Amino acid sequence: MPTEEKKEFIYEAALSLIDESDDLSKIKVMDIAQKANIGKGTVYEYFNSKEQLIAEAITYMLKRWINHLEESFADERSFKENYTLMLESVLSLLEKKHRTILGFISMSESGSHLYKSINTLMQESFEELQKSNLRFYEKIVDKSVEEGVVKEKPPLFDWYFAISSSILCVIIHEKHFEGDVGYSHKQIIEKAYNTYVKLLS
Amino acid sequence: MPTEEKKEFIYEAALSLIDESDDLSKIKVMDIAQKANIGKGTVYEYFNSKEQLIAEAITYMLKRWINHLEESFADERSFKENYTLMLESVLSLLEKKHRTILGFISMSESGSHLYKSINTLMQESFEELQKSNLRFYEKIVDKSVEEGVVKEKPPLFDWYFAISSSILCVIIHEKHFEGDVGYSHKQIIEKAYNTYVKLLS
Amino acid sequence: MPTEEKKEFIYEAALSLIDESDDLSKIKVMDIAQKANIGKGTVYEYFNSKEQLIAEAITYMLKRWINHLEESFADERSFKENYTLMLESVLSLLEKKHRTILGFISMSESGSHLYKSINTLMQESFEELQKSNLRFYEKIVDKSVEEGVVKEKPPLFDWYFAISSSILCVIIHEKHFEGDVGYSHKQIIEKAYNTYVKLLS
Amino acid sequence: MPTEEKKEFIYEAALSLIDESDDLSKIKVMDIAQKANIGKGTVYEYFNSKEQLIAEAITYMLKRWINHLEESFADERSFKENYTLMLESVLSLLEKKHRTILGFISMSESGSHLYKSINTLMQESFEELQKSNLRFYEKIVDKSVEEGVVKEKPPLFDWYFAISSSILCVIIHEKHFEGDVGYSHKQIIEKAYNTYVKLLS
DNA sequence: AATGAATGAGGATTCATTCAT
DNA sequence: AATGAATGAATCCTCATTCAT
Repeated sequence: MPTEEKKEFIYEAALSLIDESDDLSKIKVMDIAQKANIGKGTVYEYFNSKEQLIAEAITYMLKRWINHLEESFADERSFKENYTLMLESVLSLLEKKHRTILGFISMSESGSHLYKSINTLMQESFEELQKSNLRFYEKIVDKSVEEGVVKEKPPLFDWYFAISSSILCVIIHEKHFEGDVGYSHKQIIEKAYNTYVKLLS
Repeated sequence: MPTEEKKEFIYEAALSLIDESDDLSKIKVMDIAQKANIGKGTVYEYFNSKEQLIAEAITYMLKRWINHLEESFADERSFKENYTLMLESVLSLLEKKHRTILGFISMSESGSHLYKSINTLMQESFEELQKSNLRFYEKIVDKSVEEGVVKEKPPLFDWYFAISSSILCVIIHEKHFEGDVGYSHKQIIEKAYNTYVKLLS
Repeated sequence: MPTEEKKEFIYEAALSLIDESDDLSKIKVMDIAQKANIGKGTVYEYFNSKEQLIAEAITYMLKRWINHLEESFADERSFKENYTLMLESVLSLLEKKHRTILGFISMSESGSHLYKSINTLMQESFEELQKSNLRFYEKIVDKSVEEGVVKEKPPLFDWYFAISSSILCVIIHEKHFEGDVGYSHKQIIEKAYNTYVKLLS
Repeated sequence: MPTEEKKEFIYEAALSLIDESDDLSKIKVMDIAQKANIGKGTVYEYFNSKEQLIAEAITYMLKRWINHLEESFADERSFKENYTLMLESVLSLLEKKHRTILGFISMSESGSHLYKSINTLMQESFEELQKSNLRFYEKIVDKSVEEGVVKEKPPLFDWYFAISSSILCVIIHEKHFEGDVGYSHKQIIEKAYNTYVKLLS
């Protein structure tokens, strides 16, 4: 197995543990090795330290997710279709229990201080990821302006906040209002979409 | 010093470390003891374990904050005044670098899984706190309905989301848009207030 | 037990292992702890690392030996008596199997590079020890000049070498010529003494 | 490359690392392999273990040195010329920073216990080497008797010690008295030569 | 014969917790 | 009640050695 592929293989093992274990600092190198069916020492052939491995694994995951979002955007689809697709993507992450992604995405808002050692290792790629993220958001915004959903392109802060709010809508619903108190899948997506529209008009 | 007072004294030490240290799992019992000017062993006279101490300290902090919010609410003030005051309170926390509070508040949205061991210990009091929080939010909402800012009392999810979004507005601005790209203090509070109004109309 | 006393207690344990084990790098912290009847962790209450402990232990041993030599020197005894006493001291070390001391003493001649990491840690005190050692040697030399055993005080190098040679005489004999090939205890001391006299005349 | 030649090639790599690294126990098999431009696994095609490799490398080096000494001895040269040549050889080793050789030579005096594991592996060849060494020394001694520099052939211990002392003279000077405090190259060789003569008369 | 990826035994170090004073 | 010395379980990481290619 080529090196890069092997690393990705180890990332997957780490990520599944990250999702299971609910406390990054409790993850053991040995657990990762076992999950990946390799020897403990082998991990160190590919990574300098446990923290580096975890930082890289999270970066890998985030990159993949953003790529997925970017690829799913299609100019020939309407703005609303594209926006809805993005929200669906968030929802599917939440349902798949890939809570970690959202933990780290939300970290970029307020909790990013929680794992400084790992954050420090991620910093460079993290900034790049944030840029990708912004680029993608902007593409969506531009589309919405183009179609006249939003009259005039608002300042950066305003559209960034509008999208974040949209996503928060989906997240809160999924986390706290499932079942009888909540809305249907369709309704919540609609509500999140409207959030964007309302906030920018 | 009576027991309860001593515990609070230790909470303060723990909290200041939590704010400084940027990684909960890196905080040592000895650091807390030193900060509080007591012996390491003394900590165990008051708490069963480090994790319990931290869980209690965070609960203590959150309780205090919510109390502060509740106390600052005054029926004789207008809805907008009250709402603005709450947002100011959030802002002052962000400025005071009490990032941890916000980390934990935002944890209640999406990141709460990150410290399961602590969360488990906090669970009971955390649920209680969430209820207090909701009660306070609802009081605000009711006021807004009473004053006609919002036509009709919307469903729980809708107003909870509207307030969360308002707060998110302040948080994002503080974290990413300070300085020349951002709005003035006054403007951002106004924007956050409008978010509430827009989303519920 | 006061801290210093406890440290010395641990030194003794380490030194007995150093003498037994014949390879510094093979000594485990656990072995030292066991020998001293204390917990592994306790060692780290007194020392920052294994290497520091070993460096300090060796320094302690050398210091003690040099002190012993210095104390055994008495101005009212003749030069020859004093010199012989020093040689006896060397011999008794060799017989007690405290080979390590001699290993380290001889390290100062030619092998000092062998344990750089430990040497680095010892450096400061090692230099001090060498000075003590020189001071003691010089006292002896002065005595020999005073008594006319040596006509005129020779240059530093010459007397340092003469004493080293004397000691080498005893060491070589003890190590390789014991038994029927060798000389009696008395004879070898005499020979070593004569070495000093011959080399400085 | 024939097996024996390849082994010697690996010896050279190991020896250069031994000279560089200052701590035998810190040398890694991988370092040796890299230095020799071969694969780590290849080392194990030629040696059973790292320690064996090191033991053999040192033996190889010592053998070569003794051979060098023996070859440089020429019956047609005077005793003093031959003796001086040997001392020069020691000096050149010291200058070339081949301290390891001297470390191991001095180990044969007092420090040999320091690396028992390696010493054990070397034992057989080491004894053989010591015999070669003795043979060479004796040849020199005989020459000195033959020329009348020494009246009568002294007992083994006496001449062995006299030569060792001579060498110690050069070593101490090189290690501690270089520069302004010390003697010139020529002077120190003369002094070392005189040591031999004095001690045996 | 040569390789280097994989391994896991081994050991240093940390730190929450205990307990004798 | 308060302490901090003592503890050892827990875990990261290293590196000699193996073995399939």
